[in-house]
Amino acid sequence: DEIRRKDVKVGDWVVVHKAGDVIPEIVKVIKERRDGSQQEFRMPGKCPVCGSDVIKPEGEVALRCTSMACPAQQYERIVHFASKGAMDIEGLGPAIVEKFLDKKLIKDSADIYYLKYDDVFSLENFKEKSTKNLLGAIEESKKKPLSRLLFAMGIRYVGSHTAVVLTRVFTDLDSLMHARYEEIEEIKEIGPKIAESIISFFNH
DNA sequence: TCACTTAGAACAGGGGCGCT
DNA sequence: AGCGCCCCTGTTCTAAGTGA
Repeated sequence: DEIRRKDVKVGDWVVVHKAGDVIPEIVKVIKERRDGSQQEFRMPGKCPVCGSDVIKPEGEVALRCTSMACPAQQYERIVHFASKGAMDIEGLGPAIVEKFLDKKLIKDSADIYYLKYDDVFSLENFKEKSTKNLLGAIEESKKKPLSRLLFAMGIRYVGSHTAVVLTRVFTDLDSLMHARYEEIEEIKEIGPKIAESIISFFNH
């Protein structure tokens, strides 16, 4: 919608300014520099990574890949899981997650906790020091409160705040997993959308 | 000691959306 | 309607670790 609003086409020259000191923002298109080769941008009809159908829920803007097995989603789920604010596993960033996936040493976030010394050591550029550091960080992450785990799981609409709200009522993961829709929805700050999202997450 | 890789922090802003 | 949460965006700069 933003692209349409600003009428940006692929191949355009644009004016960019830094919003603040860092984030680039397109201010406007320099239409005088168009030579006719510019193409209209179209959102993809299929997931560019796994080829599955994409859906755009009525009234929403974002397109979403429908495949639960989409490799790009699996990768991002793990990266999010380990990230600061979630389980905060220091040393397990995007590049390392990718290496583990490539070597098939993990396939989901839970597998992180089954990694052996030799698994980590086998990665390129990993020796005693880095291996111990990473395994230590994984061990440390087990001490995180339930709300962090809940946030880390990547349930739609459940960010860090909502995760804390949920753990005020559900003090262990099991009780939330088996909760009925009504029990979740009646919590203050939780509405039908969030409740529905949680229910369907655990039914998968 | 140097070159290289990677993680992570800091940063501003806004669209999108749910809740009250 | 207004508020607050969610989430994404890209560029530096610095720190830590490996390998040579």
